[in-house]
Amino acid sequence: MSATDMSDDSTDVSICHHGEFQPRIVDMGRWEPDASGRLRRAALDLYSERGFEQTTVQDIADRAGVTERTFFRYFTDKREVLFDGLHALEDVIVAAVMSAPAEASAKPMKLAMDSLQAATPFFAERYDYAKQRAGVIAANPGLQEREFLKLSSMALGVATALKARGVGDSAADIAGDTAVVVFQQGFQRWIGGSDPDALGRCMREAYDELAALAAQG
Amino acid sequence: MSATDMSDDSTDVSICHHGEFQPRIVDMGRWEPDASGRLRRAALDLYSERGFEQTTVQDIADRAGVTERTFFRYFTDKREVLFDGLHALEDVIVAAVMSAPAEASAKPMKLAMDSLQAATPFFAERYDYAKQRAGVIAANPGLQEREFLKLSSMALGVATALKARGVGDSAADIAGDTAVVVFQQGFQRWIGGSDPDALGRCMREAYDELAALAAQG
DNA sequence: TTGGCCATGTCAGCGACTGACATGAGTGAC
DNA sequence: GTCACTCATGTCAGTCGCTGACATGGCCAA
Repeated sequence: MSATDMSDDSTDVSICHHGEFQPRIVDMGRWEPDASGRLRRAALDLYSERGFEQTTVQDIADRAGVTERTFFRYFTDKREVLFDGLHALEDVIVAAVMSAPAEASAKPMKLAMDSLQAATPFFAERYDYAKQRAGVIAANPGLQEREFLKLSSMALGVATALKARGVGDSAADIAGDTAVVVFQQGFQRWIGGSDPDALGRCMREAYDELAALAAQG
Repeated sequence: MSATDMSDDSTDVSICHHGEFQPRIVDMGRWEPDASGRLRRAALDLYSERGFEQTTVQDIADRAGVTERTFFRYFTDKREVLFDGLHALEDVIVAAVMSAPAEASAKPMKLAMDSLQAATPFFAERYDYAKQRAGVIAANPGLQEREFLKLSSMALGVATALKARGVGDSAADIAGDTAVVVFQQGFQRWIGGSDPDALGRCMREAYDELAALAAQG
């Protein structure tokens, strides 16, 4: 069964679902390319349209023009399809921590915060996508669970990078966790606003507030 | 089918599984009492013995001497059996925030931290249980997800209570999140140590470190 | 006694996820 | 040119988490 043989009703939708690939005349392999990308888009759209729980993996696979089994080859579960891109984000932030000048290690909290700024272009390009995704996640506790797990992985990544720079264990752990709190708070303000380039500023403000609060008692 | 009729091999284990209830001669209702407690114990023990994923809900129900369906009447899912007790914890902390003297609202971060101290007796009584439970959770990402969700619910509870006292929205949100970070860090040190009464001190230390870090940059 | 309450049991079914095996275009070796 | 090998995908059967609908039978109040 080739990608073009498929004749169930949802296939047409799936193949034309994103803008690229109009000239599908020559040079077509056995299967439509970018199956995982199609699955990601199909999943996000269906989660938006009907809700996460009202969407079956079969639905997603149908819209993407693949089988359910293929979905599970790319994503470990139904939630992960919204989150696997975050590995790249974590990598960017951790790289920023590692590549800072040597003297930055003396102020681990500041180092962590500055490294978060490295993530802002990652999001600025995807403002609309980020908003849609955030709406879906906010509507479902199960998806929030997964988000928290990813954030904690980010915190651990930052903490580990700080430790590798010689920062003490407990300072590194706390700085990592605190950075994630700031990221989260800043992100929510950014999503709630309308300026795609404001993420860095939102995080900065959140951090300043946190520092002011911590100084109180 | 009454609780005493059951004759499959795991039933005996389940009925005698916890110390109480030796005199089961008279005064026995239709079913063994405290089904949810038996399920909680059975689940924690099985998760410890075989691991979370290697344990089926059927296993838990068998050991507790009930049916699988009964498990799902008490707990919304297989993870929740380890977490539903945390509602009580959140209530205690939120109550502490609400009942502080009026002038405490001026220093929301300090108020949140002091309220966390109200939770320490909750844990001191259950040190061994808490260690076993923490070990199980640490071994399974799926359980960590649920733990983070509960912690975020705690953060939201603290933030909401602070707002009810007149604290500004963003300060309340950040104080709630930060309090949870401190709770988490303190909890981990407490679990890693050997003094059941040290939780309060561990949290205090974590907070002091956080404040020192935040003051740096 | 009767009748309703309610914790539990029973049963059928859906959907998430997995392991094992089949298929067939693309690709390089000869 | 064809042979063998790869590898993304399809196919199929099965387990387990979880739910709705209905049955059962001690208990308690009228």
